[in-house]
Amino acid sequence: MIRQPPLGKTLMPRGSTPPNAITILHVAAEAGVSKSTVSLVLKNSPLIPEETSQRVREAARKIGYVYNRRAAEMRLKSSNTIGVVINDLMNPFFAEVLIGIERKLVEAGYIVFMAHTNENLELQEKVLLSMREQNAAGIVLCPAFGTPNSLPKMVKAWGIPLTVIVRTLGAGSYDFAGSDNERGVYLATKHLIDAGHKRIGFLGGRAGVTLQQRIAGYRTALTESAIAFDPALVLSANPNRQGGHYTMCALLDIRPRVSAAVAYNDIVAFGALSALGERGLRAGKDFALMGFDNVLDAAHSNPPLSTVDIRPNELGEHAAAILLARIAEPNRARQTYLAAPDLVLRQSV
Amino acid sequence: MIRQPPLGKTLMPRGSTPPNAITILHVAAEAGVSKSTVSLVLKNSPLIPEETSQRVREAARKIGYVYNRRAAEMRLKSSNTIGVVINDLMNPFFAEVLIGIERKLVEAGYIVFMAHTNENLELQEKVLLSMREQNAAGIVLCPAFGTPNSLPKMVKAWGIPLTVIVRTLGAGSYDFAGSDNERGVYLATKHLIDAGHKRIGFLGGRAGVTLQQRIAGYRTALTESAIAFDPALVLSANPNRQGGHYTMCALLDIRPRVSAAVAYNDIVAFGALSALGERGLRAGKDFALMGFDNVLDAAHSNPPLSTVDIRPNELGEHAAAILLARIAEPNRARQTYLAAPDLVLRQSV
DNA sequence: CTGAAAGCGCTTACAG
DNA sequence: CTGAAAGCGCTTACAG
Repeated sequence: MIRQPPLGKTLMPRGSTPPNAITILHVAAEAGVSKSTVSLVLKNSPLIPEETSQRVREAARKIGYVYNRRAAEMRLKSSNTIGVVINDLMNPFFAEVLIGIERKLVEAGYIVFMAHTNENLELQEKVLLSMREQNAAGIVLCPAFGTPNSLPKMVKAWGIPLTVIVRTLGAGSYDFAGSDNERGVYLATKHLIDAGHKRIGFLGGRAGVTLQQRIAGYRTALTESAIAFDPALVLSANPNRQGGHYTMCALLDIRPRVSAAVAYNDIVAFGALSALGERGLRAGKDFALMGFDNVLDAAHSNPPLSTVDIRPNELGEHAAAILLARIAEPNRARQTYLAAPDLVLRQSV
Repeated sequence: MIRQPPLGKTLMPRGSTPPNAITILHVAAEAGVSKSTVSLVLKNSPLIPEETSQRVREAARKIGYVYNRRAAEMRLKSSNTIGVVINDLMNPFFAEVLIGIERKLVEAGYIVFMAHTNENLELQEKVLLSMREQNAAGIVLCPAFGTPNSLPKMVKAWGIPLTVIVRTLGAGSYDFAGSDNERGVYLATKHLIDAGHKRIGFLGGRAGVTLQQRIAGYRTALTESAIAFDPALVLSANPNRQGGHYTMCALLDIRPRVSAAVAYNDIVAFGALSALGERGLRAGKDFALMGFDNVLDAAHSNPPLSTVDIRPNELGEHAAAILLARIAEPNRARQTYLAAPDLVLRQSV
């Protein structure tokens, strides 16, 4: 996907702020020391006696000096920034993951470049390239649908630590944070079976490894309980609210009736809830529905959604921690975090 | 709130990537030209004949050259980055606004520093400072609750163009993108009144200008129809799903009964929908409910929510456009975008 | 403990 | 049309 080395004009620089004309040279003059001394003071070097340090800080304050981090980074060849690229911010799951990542990274002293690809591969390529040009210290990527499995290797070749999240990218050796999709859906399906349901649908989801894993969990639970897998009961659609609405409508029209379903994720389930409501049905009474993710909204949907909790926030934090560890120790072994799914039972079953 | 000039250690730089050892000097050597020529080629200068340009590009490609944007920016004293700081990403409204901002900015060739303050003033201060150190070409800020009205002036003093969004910050002269809160809620309330409702509640919202504006709209509509404003019917709570759930429960307990409500925003309305459901009530049949924002979810809630559409995405794009215009022309007149609210009627009334 | 010097990777006049 | 030189704001040996 990304072939050519990015030349200078990949992104055009614009907007020229004349930031602060005030440099350490001015501070040095004001304090009556050399600029190296100022530099040492700014990094709290023990070489500088307290008295001098005080004087320098005072001078800096007085003339309104602002540290120019980019100049420092350029000299040091270091970087304070990390890129986070997200495929679908419209889904609160990813928003919650992003929040976790960002919080952890800021806590660690980084600042994040955020880019939203909206599942667009070309855009993903563009932002990745631009993060490279910007000299990001690391990248966390939730790949857009269709991202080639060669991507992690490519980014590694760039010399930039990478953590991929949520969607795996083949069997290569890259750091990963996601959830145990198969087990999660297995648990959800099993719960429905244990509650006596025999005809259980699977709602929504777009072709890809994640969908495969989730459907595998669904099949396993079925098979284990000697319920035949019926492909007519798995309805795929884009993993969003419309998809959930649409597939639920279709599912309700199937005869013999199906009495329960597990949704690809929570927002698909929300769409399904909406479809149910339109037909005068209520989940938890007339139909049993399980979601996946446990986004914040799930606790207050109508009715509150039973779902598979993979703690989105925490997932984000783990992703950040993995990246940080990789940056600190580039040659460490491959790292993986798979959120262990927990059932959270509310009123939709 | 932000007093001291930020010194070097505000944020500690970490992670040192040894980016690309390959510079324009190497390209120059490979292509047999001087480094100035390479630089000119990279910026597509017409000074360089096509043949030379070809050769240089080929050399760059061959040896895997990567443009170092930060070095260029340092030399140019320009900046390619814009900071976006958001108070509450957990609310899909802000996520949608963010998406609009980011899309527009990336389109314009920028890359965005995103920070989530979670309504935390100290964090907001920290990230603003760090964006300053990073030399952001501009900032769009959705202020956390309690942000002092002096903030825009301060950022202006830094020499960084600022657009504040959604929540106003006093009467100062700063660029702003938001929505016409008063008129929006006025329309929503009026719609309820026209449908015959007399006792109409107001649900959720946290003290601040936005809440004041929205309640003003509510009062105006009431007064206009000669319905007495009853403070007992406005229930405030944090503007989230729990707040909506909680206030709706309280509202349902009021006697004489209230038959309709307008919510502070959509997620408050979602929480209210959930509370209604728990009591065996359905919005649109047993109760009339209006939201505010028209987030994506509103079309597929249970039941689909009637709300005030302020087009969150578009609002974000306008905010970005305003900032871009300010960067291009620092001395232009104050810019303001106020989304004109439209009623979108679905099934909750 | 402090100062002079070199250099991070670029761009931009200025000569030729 | 191309090359040598200076400089963006920092940091880091290296002398003193």
